Amino acid sequence: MALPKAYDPKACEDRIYALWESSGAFKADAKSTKESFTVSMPPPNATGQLHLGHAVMLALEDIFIRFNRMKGKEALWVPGTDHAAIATESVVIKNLQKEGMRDPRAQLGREKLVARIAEFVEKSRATIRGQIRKMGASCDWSRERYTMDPVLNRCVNEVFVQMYEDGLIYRGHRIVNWDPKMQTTVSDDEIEYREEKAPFYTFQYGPFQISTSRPETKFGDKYVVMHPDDDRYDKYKHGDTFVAEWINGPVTATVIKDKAIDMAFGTGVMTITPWHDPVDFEIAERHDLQKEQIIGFDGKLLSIAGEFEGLPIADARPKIVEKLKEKGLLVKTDENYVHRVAVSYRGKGVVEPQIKEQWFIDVNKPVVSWKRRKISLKQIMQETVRTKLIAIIPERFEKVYFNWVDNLRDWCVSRQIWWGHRVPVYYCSEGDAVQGEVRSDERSAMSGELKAQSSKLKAGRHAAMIVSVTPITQCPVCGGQVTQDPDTLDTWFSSGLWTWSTLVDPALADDTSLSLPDLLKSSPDFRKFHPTQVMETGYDIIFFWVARMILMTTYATGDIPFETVYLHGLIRTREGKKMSKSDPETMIDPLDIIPKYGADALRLSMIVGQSPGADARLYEEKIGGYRNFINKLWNASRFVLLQCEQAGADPQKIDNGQLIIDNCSLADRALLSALQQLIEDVTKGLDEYRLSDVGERLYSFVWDYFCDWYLELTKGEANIAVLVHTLRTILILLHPYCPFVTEELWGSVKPAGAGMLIKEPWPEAQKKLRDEEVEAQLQIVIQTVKEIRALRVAQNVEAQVKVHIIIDVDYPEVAEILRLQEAHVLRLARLSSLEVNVGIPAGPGFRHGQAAIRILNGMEIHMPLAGLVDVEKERAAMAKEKEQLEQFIAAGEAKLANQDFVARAPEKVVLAEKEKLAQLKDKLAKVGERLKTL
RNA sequence: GGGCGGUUAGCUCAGUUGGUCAGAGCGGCUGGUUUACACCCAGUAGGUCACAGGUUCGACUCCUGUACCGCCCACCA
Repeated sequence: MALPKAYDPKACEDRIYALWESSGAFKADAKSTKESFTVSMPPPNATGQLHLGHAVMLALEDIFIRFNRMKGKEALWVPGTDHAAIATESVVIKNLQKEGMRDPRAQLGREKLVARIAEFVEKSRATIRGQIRKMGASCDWSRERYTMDPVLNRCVNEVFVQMYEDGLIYRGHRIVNWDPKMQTTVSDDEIEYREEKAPFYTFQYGPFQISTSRPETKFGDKYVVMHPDDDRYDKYKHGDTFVAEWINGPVTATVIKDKAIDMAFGTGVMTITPWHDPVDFEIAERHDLQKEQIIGFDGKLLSIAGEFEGLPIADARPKIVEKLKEKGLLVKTDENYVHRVAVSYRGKGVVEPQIKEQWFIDVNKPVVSWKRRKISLKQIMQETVRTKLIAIIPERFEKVYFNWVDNLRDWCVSRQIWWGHRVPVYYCSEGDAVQGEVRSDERSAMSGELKAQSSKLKAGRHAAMIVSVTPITQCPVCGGQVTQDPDTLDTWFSSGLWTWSTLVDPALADDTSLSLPDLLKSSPDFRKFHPTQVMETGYDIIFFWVARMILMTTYATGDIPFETVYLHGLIRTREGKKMSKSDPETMIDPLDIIPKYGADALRLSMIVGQSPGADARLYEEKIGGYRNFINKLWNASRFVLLQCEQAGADPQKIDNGQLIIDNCSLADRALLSALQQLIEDVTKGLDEYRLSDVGERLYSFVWDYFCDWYLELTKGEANIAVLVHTLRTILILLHPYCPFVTEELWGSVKPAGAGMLIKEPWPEAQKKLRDEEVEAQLQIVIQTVKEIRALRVAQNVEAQVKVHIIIDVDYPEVAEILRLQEAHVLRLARLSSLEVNVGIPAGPGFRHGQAAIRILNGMEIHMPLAGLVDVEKERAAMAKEKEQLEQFIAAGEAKLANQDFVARAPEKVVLAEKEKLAQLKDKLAKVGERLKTL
């Protein structure tokens, strides 16, 4: 079973993944009595390819999961994909248009288009599944979910109805961000701004001058607004009217005074367009002004524009300016004005504010039960994080989070696209809108006998709106036809339920007799695995998603969705730029990297040396560096196997019981001791989510300590039991980081009867193997050997020479190990023979604690042995430290003796001072000891 | 305008509660092919830790201010 000279990831990865999967190692058991550890995978958009962002996410989460699984927890990682409503619909429509379909929405109609999208999504999901596997993600595929699964739809409807009944969901005319391209609203958070240069016009409007970059919205303007404190316009009173000549003839305008106006900007006066501007809308609301629509939902001017009706904005603007200019109303034009255009994050279309009737979630209404009081959704989001029920890593993002939550406004959840969870609201044509609505809050309604609340009924007529968890086609009151609300819900509405809706038993989804709490109670997965332990995602969606999960989940289940939020940063190019598809030069595609360097190397390169929440730069050399590390590990293992072979030992037959300390050399004991420290550090670090630290620690242990130090030193005299034990431990500890190569190597060195590495229990540090003294002594030996070699080189001794070393009597172990390592020393220093004695080094200039090395052609050196340091220097340093410590202690005691300090300083500070003092004294004692031994 | 970060060796970045922290990787330079590994080994050079104050016996670490860089949010009629 000779291993090839270099590790070839291509040859193993897919095979190993298939083995893991078929072994059931990924599958969690809801009936297990073990403590659970759950991670919900942030569902990638089901629109196409995995990118580095996903790769980071997968690598991090896989480490969490594998580590905890090995530690003996019931680890569940739920994979899935997101329907990404707007993005997906947009992609499919674009594809259809490319195929020659002009207006897919109109030509196909709702049902057919939705079917086409579903088809596309299926293909895309298959691609993504394959890609997730390539990364080595050990997620439970048997529990894979999709945000559009029927069971998730059920959850969405349940939550919608519950919120509606709690009065949290309401419908209202509000100004929304309308994307004319996608024909839908987008939420505030999904808006991006793009800088654009546009002419900035100043027009004469009655006695005032007003400026705008958007003359096409100005047709209906009949209010001029100024700041109440603006002296320039003192003579105009709030409510004054005047007639102004305007685009299509004279209009009567009213003066409005409002503090929203910035006196310093432009002329300090503006006209408002409440229908198409959020600020104007608020002013209009405050003063109860009329609002008129100027631009249609198709982005074209309406009849109010007169002769310009039907023109798209871009065409109309210059013509309107021309007309105003002819009328002599154009005062000036600033061609260099830069303003920011709102663009949709998903569809990339320019956003036009519009007033529309939309569904909103009220974030300020105090209706959520929390610790015996009623608080609002906003307060839920604040409380859970403030009280540390949910911890955010890195901590500074808590500030960012609060800053956002504190300023949160009602959330518009309806979208006018077809792809997504449809709003579970129905309208009866026989109903009377004035009557309000019928609710489905009685479960009996599910059997088709939905009853309207009698209070909502008037003789003969009933309410028009019915909110129902299950689809209905007939009015439960009058039996008339109903039509469903055409809108769909914001993607984040369903994503907000992700941690728990994925754990609801799909088999129960059809049982409409169950309420949401029943549904949760009777789902084994939910009971076992929720709340989840950690939510790992990019910091860029902390608002979109993390905050909304906290909101939706705590509301719906009464419990938090996760205990810890771990945020990773963006992966950037070598130059620090964002990677983008439009710039393929800088793009790193994980699918190109994996065949070339291996998934393990890619994983390491994205985790080691990166801190959470910070952007990271990634480039091929970096990945290459970790590929080298993987190869180093591979070759170290090869070497271990070779040693076994030479010793005639079968590595698989070596069990840890053969590790008898008495048979170990100094070097062995030093290695075993360091290994215990490693286990401790790695375990603690991973428990605290310090993945980068731990990665570096492992890297350095394997490469510097195990390979370059121990293996080199013990060549020829290896203790097979120690070798195999150490390698096994290293493979276990490294497995979460680089699962493939470790699993592959495990096959050759695992103890008889052991299974796959993925199922191997995590080691515990053994105190009895710790021995720091031994580690220090071995250092001395190493240094001695190096000194000999340096001496030989410096003295330019060509031929092989004999060496006689006399080691100080106080360091007999050093002499012993030198003898043990004789072959190695000879080779390293190119000596023909080595004689080691213990004694008092003779000759002039020798001091206690030195070794005399005599090369048998007359040369001689003297070498310090005491921990590799010059005794005199060490003594001086210690003396100095002692003096300092005494000073500090004196200062500390003086401070504590100061009654003023003790009385006034907070108790905490005084305690800290005392503790510090104790530490200093402790240290002083140690220094004293050390001084004595010198 | 509001908020959050960064500034440490040529490059990319660590530095966990103030006292062996001045570090790692890459790159550079000098040697080297020895029972695995050239995807290697042994060495080596290098930084007033942006700047200025302050707290402290002691500051890369805490506080204040300045300069530059970056991100998020709001928003410019």
